[in-house]
Amino acid sequence: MSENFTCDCEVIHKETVNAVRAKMQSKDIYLQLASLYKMFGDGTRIQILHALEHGEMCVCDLAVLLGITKSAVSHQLKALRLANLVKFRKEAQIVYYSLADNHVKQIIDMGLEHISE
Amino acid sequence: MSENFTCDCEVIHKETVNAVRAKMQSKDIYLQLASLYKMFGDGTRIQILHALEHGEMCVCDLAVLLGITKSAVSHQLKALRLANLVKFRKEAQIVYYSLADNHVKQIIDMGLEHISE
DNA sequence: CATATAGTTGAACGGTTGTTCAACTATATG
DNA sequence: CATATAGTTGAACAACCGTTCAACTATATG
Repeated sequence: MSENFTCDCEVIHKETVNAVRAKMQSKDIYLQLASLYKMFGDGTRIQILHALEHGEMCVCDLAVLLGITKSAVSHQLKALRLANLVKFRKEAQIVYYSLADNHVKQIIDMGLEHISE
Repeated sequence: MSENFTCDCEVIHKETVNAVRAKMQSKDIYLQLASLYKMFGDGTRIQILHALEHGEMCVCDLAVLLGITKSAVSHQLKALRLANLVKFRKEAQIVYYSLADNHVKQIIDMGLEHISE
């Protein structure tokens, strides 16, 4: 992830490299993309996201559904909140979480389609 | 990720939990999904995948393009191979890598769309 | 057959990450 | 106001992960 263009070998296909380089995004964009997909790259988080596709749920519901502690769920929900993938509303002492937008569903569905081949 | 259904709290919305549980996939499916997205969850790997969208490249080309060692590229390509996201062909001592199918492009494009909002 | 280059591999290292635990806040209720 | 429940938080720990390094294989060339 360094900014220089040297490495431990000669350039083999200079034109290919230059052509592709012209079409690449900035390093920052790739880091943002990686951060986004990192959220889907954990069994617990992707279960939470898929569960929330079917309606809003509170932390306890998710803990029961996944068979893990409230604390573990809360930590992962915080990560998902920071990534803008879930939103929440508070009603008395209960916090209801739901998906932030329908990109989440699209991304999960695309993944399901991929692994079913 | 355990198989039991107990946790450290009472069930608050039993009907919601049961309804969502009926729509959930198996644990194994979520682990497969997570493994897939883990491949996109690293800055180097997603750069490799995005680069290969624009044509096949050899290990040296990718190393020059990203400014990292052949070894680092090769290790990541191995992970991408095991995940069936890239394929390769060998010509003399040069190995050309390319995307295994167009799901990769679809997934990256969806991510780019998401972060541009 | 010696040398150079493309690529792979495994071990090692440090940095990251997910869960647990205990302590905490906030709200409701008797 | 004491107690119970929902949820959050930070520290700690173990497991995982990405890069580097050195050694290796394979192919081409003089």
